[in-house]
Amino acid sequence: MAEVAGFPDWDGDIAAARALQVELAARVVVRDDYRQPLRTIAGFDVGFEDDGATTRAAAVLLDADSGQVLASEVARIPTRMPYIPGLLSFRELPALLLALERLPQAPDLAFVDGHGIAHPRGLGIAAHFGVATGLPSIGVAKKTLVGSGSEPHQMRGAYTPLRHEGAQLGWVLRSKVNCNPLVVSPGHRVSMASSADLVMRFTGKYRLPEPTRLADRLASRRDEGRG
DNA sequence: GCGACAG
DNA sequence: ATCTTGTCGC
Repeated sequence: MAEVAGFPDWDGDIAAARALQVELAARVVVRDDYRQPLRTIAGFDVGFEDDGATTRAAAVLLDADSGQVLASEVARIPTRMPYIPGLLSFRELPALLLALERLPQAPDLAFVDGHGIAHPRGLGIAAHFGVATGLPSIGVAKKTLVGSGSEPHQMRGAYTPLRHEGAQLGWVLRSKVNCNPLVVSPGHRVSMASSADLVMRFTGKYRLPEPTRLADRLASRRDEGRG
């Protein structure tokens, strides 16, 4: 199987892709192992152009203390595989890795749009990103993929555990009042307990935490007016 | 067999 | 994800 940038080319073999996920998931570290205090953080997200023919990834590096944007990068590459629930990372990660490379420096912690370990085989895009880069990461998703949790209290910052098959995979977090909760899960080198706290620590007046919110704007098609 | 299914 | 303006509600 040929590959590009360390990634296997998509050959339609779903079973093989799932088997690879199981292997990679075994390398995920779910415990706090990142620089403290954090100096820099970064948000990552992906969008599509040309009716999906082009994948556009955005990376935004921020100062962890001031929240100031230190750098922003956008990377475009030809889309190589369709969206298949559960196999999202194989479709979006190549572009994200390119955007990361273009940042002047790697962040101490990465916030990735999508799930961390809250995935059927424990390897959502944030976890895959973490294992692939070795960087600490957290998954911030807008919807659930697997598992369920009770409705968190209406207060901002309230959260309830996301459970699946008897285990906790993440948190259902009310990042903002009157908004649907986010689904947060550890990606790599971040503990279950810290994942929700870290997301709230970098969430301001909007539903999404700043790193992901800014990356979302750059990756989204609506941003084509600026650069 | 049927429904669900990150982005 | 993406196609898309105004509009109802807190």
